[in-house]
Amino acid sequence: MFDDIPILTDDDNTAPLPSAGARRPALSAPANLAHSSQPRTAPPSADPNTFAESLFQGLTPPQAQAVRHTEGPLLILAAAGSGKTRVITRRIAFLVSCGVAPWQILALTFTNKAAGEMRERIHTVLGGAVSEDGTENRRTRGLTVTTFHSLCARLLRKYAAAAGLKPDFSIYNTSDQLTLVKKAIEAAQLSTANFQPRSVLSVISNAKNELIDAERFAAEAYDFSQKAIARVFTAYTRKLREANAVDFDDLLLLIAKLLRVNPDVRAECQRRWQYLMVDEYQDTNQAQFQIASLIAGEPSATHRPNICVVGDPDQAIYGWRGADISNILDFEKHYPAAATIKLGENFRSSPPILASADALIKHNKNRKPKPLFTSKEGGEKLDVVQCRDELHEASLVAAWLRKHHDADPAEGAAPIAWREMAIFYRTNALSRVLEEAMRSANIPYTIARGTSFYEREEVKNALAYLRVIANQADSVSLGRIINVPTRGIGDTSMGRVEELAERTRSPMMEALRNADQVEGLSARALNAMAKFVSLIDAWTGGGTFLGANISSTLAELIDRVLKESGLEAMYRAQAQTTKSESDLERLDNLAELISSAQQFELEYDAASDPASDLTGGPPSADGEAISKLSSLAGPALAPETGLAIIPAAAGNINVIQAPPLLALLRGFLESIALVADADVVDPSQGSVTLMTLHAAKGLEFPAVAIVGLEEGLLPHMRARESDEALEEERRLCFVGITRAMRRLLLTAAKYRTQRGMSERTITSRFLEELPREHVRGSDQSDPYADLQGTAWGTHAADDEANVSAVQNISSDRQRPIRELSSGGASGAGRSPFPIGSSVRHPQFGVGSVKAFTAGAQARITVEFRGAGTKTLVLEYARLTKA
DNA sequence: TTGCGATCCCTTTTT
DNA sequence: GGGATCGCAA
Repeated sequence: MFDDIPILTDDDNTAPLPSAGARRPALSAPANLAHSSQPRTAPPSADPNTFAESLFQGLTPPQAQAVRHTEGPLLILAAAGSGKTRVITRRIAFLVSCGVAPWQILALTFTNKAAGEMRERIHTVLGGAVSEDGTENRRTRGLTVTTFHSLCARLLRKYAAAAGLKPDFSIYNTSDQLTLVKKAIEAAQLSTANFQPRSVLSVISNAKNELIDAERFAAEAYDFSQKAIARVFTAYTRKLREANAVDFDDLLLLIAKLLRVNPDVRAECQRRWQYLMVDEYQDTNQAQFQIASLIAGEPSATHRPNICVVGDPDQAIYGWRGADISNILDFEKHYPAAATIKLGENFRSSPPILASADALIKHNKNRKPKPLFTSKEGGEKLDVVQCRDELHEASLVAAWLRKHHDADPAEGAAPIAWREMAIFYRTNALSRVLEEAMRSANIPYTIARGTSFYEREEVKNALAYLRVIANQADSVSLGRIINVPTRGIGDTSMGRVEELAERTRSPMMEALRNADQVEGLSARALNAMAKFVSLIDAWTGGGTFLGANISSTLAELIDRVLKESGLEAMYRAQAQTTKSESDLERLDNLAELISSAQQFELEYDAASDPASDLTGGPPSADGEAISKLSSLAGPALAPETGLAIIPAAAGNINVIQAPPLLALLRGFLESIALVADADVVDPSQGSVTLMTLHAAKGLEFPAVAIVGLEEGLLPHMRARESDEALEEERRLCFVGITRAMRRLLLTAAKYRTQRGMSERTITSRFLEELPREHVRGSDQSDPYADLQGTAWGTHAADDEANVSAVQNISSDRQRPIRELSSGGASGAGRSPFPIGSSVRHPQFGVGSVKAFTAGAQARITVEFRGAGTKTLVLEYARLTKA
């Protein structure tokens, strides 16, 4: 039931990272003097040579070569499973051991999860090297490992003014975008019937990915439809700016633009980051390409950019969102001095799996031939099964997983833990049936859907309140909650206020404040609006976030908002009347939101705050001390905004610093806006992972099942129009197959029910493309076969397998969660969980209790298996006995 | 203004 | 099958 609640990942904010000591204006930038052309000083390690040597242990010659190549452009073509992450990690460690300051290194990944893992691994490698004086932390200090989107969000906060934004801008997700596009279509006096918001949005998004803004789009529009969309684009952009908001594409677009047109910003970034690494380079789009090249600097006689890109053209699966495979194919053209290293040997998959993947990908015509090889031997054939329908398919997958989980070592088959297994599918819609099958087979599972928690109505509403608090111009969020719970401000009244806002070109919140100027508003509505405004003002201290009445922690703030807005009461009343499980869950989810804010706050490092000086020099010694200042000791405030304006370290760029609570709130909202599905994958959970093929990129599992190998699904219907799209589908399938280490199951269903209709399917061409000798096929689609048993392997060629789908024996099956949850703040004098006892947390899994502090905000310290040691506030932690 | 029921639409992948 | 939207009654 709680499986799909995501983990608020170890976001960048939690890392000891871009801490440039920017809480104080560093008036000079001494660090900038350090330049790559200068000779390196000795590494800080006691025995640098031994340490540096240790970094090459266990590497193949090409891997070692890639690690050793530190200066000048480098292209690493890393085939699937070729030890790419290892190379990147070691290479960064090697750079540091060569004396490069960590803060001069920038590594860009695709997901927060990947960034977090890489950071951890670098930390492990480097941390182990120094032992004497406890300085290990300092060795990764200032290192920037993050995603393109996070980096851009931070840079945009810092350079907001230069980009024409206020630093408290909101980041709009797809549903916010849709709301705004609808309004833009209306504003352009078009009909949403002729111009579907979704498709208009995708046109706009594609344009932005290619760095085409509204202005240029309008200039280049040639026919009626293009011109109409151009008008929508213009209106949409205007509305975004009026809401002081950016969408995902803007994060990249605006930074790319800024880097191009603003020499100060560009110079600052170039000075700060002398070494740039980009992972998954085959999936970068035009905007990302520009950002990377601009930070690296153009190659010239005097400048050899230290840019290292890693990727694999065969794993390019994001063409549909603007990724441009020619970025990686043309790298050597763009950087003529580039060295290229090919990592071809696969260390992950068994020979049959690898050979199958290789055979499949060879069917792509538009592809450079590339060897894919392993020195491994043996291995099991792939299982390929034709099922009756999706229900049969799901239970068969469950049985297959169970079989491998319960395998008997005595019979020569090593058992595989749940967490070492995954199920992939092409579309999210397929997950439901699988989920049900996992439940009835008592197999613990997790769905990798990072955003699902934040997409629930109650959480969305709570977040909308927070976004209005952080950014009062955020009209989309305001529109969402102005009448939730109902306070008598209906569409008619809001329409009138909107008119005023439109007419005066002022933010909605401003118009609300001036609602008495609006004609035709009922006294009731007017009164309600005034009350609403004063609510917001009370929470924000009139926008200053300072003063005695202002909450001092994020969790307190959210708690207060939930109570005073009436949101919590609304859901409680609802739960009481309906008594339905789903309504009870809403309250839990709100508590969970507070809990995740709590967690965020505990792990928050103010020194890595978005508003801090990302591009400045080395971290200052007092960075940490400053970050602990209380909320009352903030810097002097600018009268209007409550924001302090501080001159930047270098250049003429103003850095605006927010009061701590506001900064925290921003960081929290930002981390939520940028979560990815793959961020949720957590091996410590001890459960099977269900996810889309796209989300599977970069991961590996000993046992993998891929379902729905049918024409129209994989390859997807929408991809059949062009060869290009079809080849991308094949790559997607290739990515899925190459995630598997030892066991792989591919299934198709003869009949599949979609949107209520059962239809006959055709098996995927991709299955035909697999080499027979590596496949153990079986057709179990006979409708007269034993309907109940779905016994895996009864029809299969080998008899080794014969496991019933519905076994109830399981050592680590899921337990009901809502057993204990300790009665809130009261009764927190004693821990309900004795020290040393074992507890379970919905996000972090199982751990053992290490410490307990009593009090109103009783805290409990738990050492989680895999998730590390965390201190949680008991009231919110939702711990249960494990 | 609100809340409910009927109807329509839609179906990929995601930072 | 299910979510969003629309229309109608209170």
